[in-house]
Amino acid sequence: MAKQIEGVYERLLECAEQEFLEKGYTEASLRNIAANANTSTNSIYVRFKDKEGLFTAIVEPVVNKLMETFINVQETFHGLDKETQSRQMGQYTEGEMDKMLDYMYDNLNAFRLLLDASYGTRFHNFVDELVRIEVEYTYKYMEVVGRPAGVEDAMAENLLHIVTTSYFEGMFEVIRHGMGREEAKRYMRLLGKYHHTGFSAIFYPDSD
Amino acid sequence: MAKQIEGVYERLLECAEQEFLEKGYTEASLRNIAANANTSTNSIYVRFKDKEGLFTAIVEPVVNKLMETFINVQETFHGLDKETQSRQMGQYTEGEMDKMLDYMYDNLNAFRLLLDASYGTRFHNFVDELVRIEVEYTYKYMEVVGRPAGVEDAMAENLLHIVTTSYFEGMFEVIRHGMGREEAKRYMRLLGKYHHTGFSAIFYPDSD
Amino acid sequence: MAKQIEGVYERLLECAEQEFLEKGYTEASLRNIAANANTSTNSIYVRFKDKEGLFTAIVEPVVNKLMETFINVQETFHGLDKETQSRQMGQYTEGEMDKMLDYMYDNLNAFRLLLDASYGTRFHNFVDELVRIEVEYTYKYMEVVGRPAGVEDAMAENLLHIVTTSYFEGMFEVIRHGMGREEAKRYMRLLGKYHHTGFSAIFYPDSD
Amino acid sequence: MAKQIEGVYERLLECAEQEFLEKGYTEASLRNIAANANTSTNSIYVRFKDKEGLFTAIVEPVVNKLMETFINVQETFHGLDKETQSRQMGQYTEGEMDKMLDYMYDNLNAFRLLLDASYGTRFHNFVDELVRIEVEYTYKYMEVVGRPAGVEDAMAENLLHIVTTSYFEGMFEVIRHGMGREEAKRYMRLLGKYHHTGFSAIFYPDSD
DNA sequence: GATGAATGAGCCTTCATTCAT
DNA sequence: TATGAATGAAGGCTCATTCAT
Repeated sequence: MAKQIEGVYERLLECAEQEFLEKGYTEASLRNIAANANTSTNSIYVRFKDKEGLFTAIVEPVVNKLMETFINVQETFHGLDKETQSRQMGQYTEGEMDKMLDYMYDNLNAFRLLLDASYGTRFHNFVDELVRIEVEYTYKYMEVVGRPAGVEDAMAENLLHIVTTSYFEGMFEVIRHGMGREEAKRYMRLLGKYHHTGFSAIFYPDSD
Repeated sequence: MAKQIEGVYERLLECAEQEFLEKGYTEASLRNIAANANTSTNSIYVRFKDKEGLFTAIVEPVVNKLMETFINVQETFHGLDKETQSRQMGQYTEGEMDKMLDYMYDNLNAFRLLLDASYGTRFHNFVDELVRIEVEYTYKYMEVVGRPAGVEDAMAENLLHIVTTSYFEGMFEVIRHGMGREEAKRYMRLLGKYHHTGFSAIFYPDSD
Repeated sequence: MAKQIEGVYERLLECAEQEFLEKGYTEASLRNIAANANTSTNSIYVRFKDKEGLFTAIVEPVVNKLMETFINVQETFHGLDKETQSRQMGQYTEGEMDKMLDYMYDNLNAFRLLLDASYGTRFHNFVDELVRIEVEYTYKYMEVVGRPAGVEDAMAENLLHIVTTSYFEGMFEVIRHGMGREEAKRYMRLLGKYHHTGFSAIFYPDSD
Repeated sequence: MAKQIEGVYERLLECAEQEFLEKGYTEASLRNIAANANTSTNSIYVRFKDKEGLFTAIVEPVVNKLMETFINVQETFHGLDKETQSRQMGQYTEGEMDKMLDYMYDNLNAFRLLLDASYGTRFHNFVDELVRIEVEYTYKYMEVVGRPAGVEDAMAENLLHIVTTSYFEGMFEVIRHGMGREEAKRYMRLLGKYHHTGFSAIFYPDSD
């Protein structure tokens, strides 16, 4: 039995990850986690503030790093001159998207937790937060290339939010499907085209 | 004292709906539901098998009816001749979509339950089920109008599943946003265009 | 074994009273109470809101009744004409004090709880509340018989509060000492004299 | 980084004092204390026997010193000749009382602990102990000036205990009220008069 | 069928104290 | 001595479900 080579801390993180993935945050049981890690419940409280603190320890560094990267990508794009932005028409360059996908695949379980097991924690709105930022930068982009002509303003905001959510949810579906990393990148390329075409069609219908 | 004109059964359903909406299935408390309905917990077990039975009673008839309608719509479309199918290129007719939206708005809370409060019940996969059927009929459609040329077969299935999910999630976002019924229909028209354009762009890139 | 002739509710109240008396509110254990009452912890929650609800059930009716009586006594005294008030010089009549003592002896344990085991509950300030009211009426009394000449105003308020507290604490000491009822009444007569004399001496030193 | 110039021992004492004052003995947490003192829980057990040992370390020297002083005061008074004792009639001289008040104000927090946060420790009966001694010397005093005529013997003992308790509680109320030192002394002078008058009135009603 | 009690387990959290390094 | 982990128990509270009347 060559187990327990890792410390209690590591084992707790692992077992917590497992439990949270299986049952979601609220249904996960600290007793279970501790038992699986061969330690006592109290052991958790020595190392983490509380249940949410345990969840946070797994997920927070990953979130922070991703957010940072994500905003960098946005800022980089927004820094391009009008022609280039217009030519790319809001599509991420492949390199940038690949970078983000790589990061997600490097931290696959953390992202699964964020997507499907964070109800009840302060990370509940993770996807919404991404969407919010993306939409914000889309507005900046629209300032540069011209306001959309295809949709009346009143609907534009909601619609933008909805399709942006769709885009991200699509990306996360790719992750959830458990595809390999390179495969995922190919999918995201197609998905990017899909959404970009759709976006143009309803927001800039005359641009073609 | 002319109150409680509704029977216990109705009150239980109403209060359960409320509780499930507020807390989701697993977090909902039968105690609370019974208390709000001015009756005893056991009163629930007289009328429903158990917690899930109560949830089911609210949601199942609506699901069944929707599924039936949904499949009818699909069958109708599939029954059209090739030219017509091809011309519509996989888009729902407005009338059909409106019919489904109307049904959802007529049973708004039940759908909210299905979308956001069904984790832990056998309805957890409600959206997936819709997607599965939609994808199935999309394959039939592809048999009729010709296999897609834009995507290699190996990827097509996953991709189809993903974008179809996006489409439905978009529709449910509309519902979640709390829009009025007619407004929702306008959104769905745009959303239909969005997805149809994207769909054509990646599956039938040469058709334009 | 002719026990458990009383219902669970009564047994819970009794065992709770016992436990609270022995350990004080915060240290009392609901598990213990339930065990002693031969029932489950949950049984408490069926009948009472929570720990404080259990304490409240024992103590609240007694508090309410006493407060009511107490204020009646005060109002009655305050309704007397100036000469009578002046003659009695703020002393309770024996009948009134006896009435209150009787009530306390009729609910002896409840008062012990209030005095010595209510820390952590909303009854923590029970004595202070009595004092507050007594002081309030002492001020009214002073308006009638003339402002005190013995103490500068700045000190009077604090001093009044302090000696009034002493008076009540003395009364409760009598209760705590476990004296018989009639004995207690004799003590309170002497204690009344003690404080009345002291009160006159410092607040109305020239009145003699 | 010139912080933590005090040693661990001192910091522990300080933080313990704080915690005990805030929460009382039983509710205080050694974890908290250690954390606030920037050290480990075990660190407490190296220096003190246990929780009560920590409390004792703060409070015991102060108690001992006060008791000593207190008994000195009593002995001094008892050493006076009969006439002087009689003339003062059991009142502390101002100098003696001031000395005790000064000592309390020099160790204010320790006294607050004794008064309001010692439940659960062997100092719980601190006030009672003071009262016991005071009563003991009052008896000696009565031997000197003559047995009281106002109260039958059977009641005298209890009564003496009760009013003596009142006296000390009054003194501690002054402390609790957070008054300044000199102000407190003025209050104690009035309080002394109050109790002395009351005492005479019930124990020696004919002496005036 | 209605009521309210009982069951039995589980939840997260906190504690004082001790052990091993 | 300092550190941090482990121990072992208990805390209040809530749950879905069943039983007895």
